[in-house]
Amino acid sequence: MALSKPTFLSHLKTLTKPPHHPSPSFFLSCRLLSFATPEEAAAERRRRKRRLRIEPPLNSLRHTQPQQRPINPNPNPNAPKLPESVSVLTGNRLTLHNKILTLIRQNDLDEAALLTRHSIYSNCRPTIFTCNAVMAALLRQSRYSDLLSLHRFINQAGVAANVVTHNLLINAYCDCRKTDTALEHYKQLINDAPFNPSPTTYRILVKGLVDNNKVDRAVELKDEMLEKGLAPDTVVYNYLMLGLVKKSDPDGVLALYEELREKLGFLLDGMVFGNLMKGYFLKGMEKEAMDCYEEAVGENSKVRMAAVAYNSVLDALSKNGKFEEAIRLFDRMMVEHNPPRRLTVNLGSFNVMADGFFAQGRFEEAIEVFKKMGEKRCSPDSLSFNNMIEQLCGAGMVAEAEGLYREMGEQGIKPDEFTYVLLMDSCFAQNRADDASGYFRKMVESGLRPNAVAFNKVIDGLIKVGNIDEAMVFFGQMVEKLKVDSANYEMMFKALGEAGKLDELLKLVGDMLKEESVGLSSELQEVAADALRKGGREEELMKLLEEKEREKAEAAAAKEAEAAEAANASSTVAESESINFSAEGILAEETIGTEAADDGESSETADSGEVGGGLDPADATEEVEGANKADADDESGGRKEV
DNA sequence: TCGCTCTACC
Repeated sequence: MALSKPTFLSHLKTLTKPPHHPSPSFFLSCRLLSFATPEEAAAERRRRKRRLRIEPPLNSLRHTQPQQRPINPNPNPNAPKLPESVSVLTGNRLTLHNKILTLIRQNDLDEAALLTRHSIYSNCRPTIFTCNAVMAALLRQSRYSDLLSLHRFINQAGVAANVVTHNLLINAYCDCRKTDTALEHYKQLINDAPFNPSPTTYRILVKGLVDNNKVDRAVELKDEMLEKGLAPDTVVYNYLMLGLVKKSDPDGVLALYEELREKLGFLLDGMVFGNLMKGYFLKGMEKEAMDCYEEAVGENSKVRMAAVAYNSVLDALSKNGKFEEAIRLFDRMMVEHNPPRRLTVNLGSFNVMADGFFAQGRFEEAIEVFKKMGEKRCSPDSLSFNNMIEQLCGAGMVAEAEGLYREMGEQGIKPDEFTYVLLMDSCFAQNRADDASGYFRKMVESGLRPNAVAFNKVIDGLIKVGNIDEAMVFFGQMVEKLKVDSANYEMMFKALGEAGKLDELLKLVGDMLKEESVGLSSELQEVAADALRKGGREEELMKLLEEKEREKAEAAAAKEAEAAEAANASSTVAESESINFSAEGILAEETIGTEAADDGESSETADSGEVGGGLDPADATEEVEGANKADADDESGGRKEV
């Protein structure tokens, strides 16, 4: 049973300082208890904001030792500026804020970002809240480089970042699997920012670390959070337990649960029960797992279970031989669901149940439960569709999967790289290579950006059915759009050799020598030579290489001549020396040059005393721009933004 | 009245 609102608030008031000086623990408690409905949560957020408006919120957000950073009477111009408080969100600036929010809602992020930038130097500066809203929207769409570039812009324009800004950046780094950069940013936040990290900072970082299989570091971070005097956070503990479940460390799961329980006493929030059950199931302690189940959802349970918490329990049941119980619980959730007061199912509930039915081989019921989403005003997102398509493809029901793909189009849900790669894989598996490459083309046409894994799949699949010509076309696109390595070339060399397409092979070697982005290593040269030898055309490779050498020498000579001329003209020895680099050096030189330029830029930013000098992530921009959330280990393709 | 980050599953 949820506490009624007045009781809840008055209870909190007795526990905390008067509302004029809301203590950190006040805010934390709110978070911990969470709310029965989004409306209730929104109402509380509004109340909180009104309170914050009476007084600058910054002091109240500083959880520890405020005396550590006294207000300096002679402020150093290089010191980071304090962010503005919500109270500035009035008048023109509020109008601008709302205008930009409208653009975001209309999904016109380019316009929103542009308006934000243009307003910076107008008489109506956007507030940090407006900038955060735009950056958050960019983050949601995985437009990381746009996010970083907007941040750099407002940073240089002197809009002081607040903790939410930092959380957004840390989140972006985590999403790009750059957890080290995220941790670096967190460290700089601790050292340099005029405020402390918030509980959300820890939630983002812990989730990012867990998602990237760095549970140990995540546990350390949780301890840091506690050391800073922040309240133990159920969400953080839940992420950690999830990570330990994935690592098959049930003892760790149970220990974390015990720790949380010890710190909080009674667990009002049922968030962790699913993972706790999984911990017991991992240990083979089914009875204990079901005792937890009873504790969480039993008749007299006082534990508050929202949709997410229920879903996690559903998952624990269905993955551990208790699917019939999961069905019973799901039915109950459907009955209890009573929006807007009580939300006990969401789209995830249907996804978990569909997965459960699939695991049982009950395909019709899986599809049926998926379609039931609409009944509760849940609509599947691309993740839900992908999940279904994956399951259907896995069960060999490719026609049904393709039906769902068409339905996505009808419902205006955009398929992503993952969708296309799934369909492509399945078509190849069914000897429908043309359809497979058709899906690949559709992916590119719809503006998605296949990653190396996706390219390799389509190329490999086409080679296997002997469609070398089309494979070459895609290989050409891949060279153009992505960094290819010698392994990619090796695959192509071998395929062309096996198909006897030696002209194409020689052309590829020629292109490769021209591009120079991937060196023709001796191993690679051997692969090419091997293939050509079978056709008795090895000499042609030698000729090609010799020709290249000659060209190189000619180019070097020409350069030297030019250099000599230049040297004569200006009579400086140094100049002629600096130009006397051979072609081989150019690539390395360029790399160093780029790095140097970046360094120069970021130190410039720090020197000019811009806000959050040391926190400027500009130096990491390149890295994240090149980062591909999906590149690392799945095939959903990346969104390298332009 | 509304207005910023995080809360299951590829």
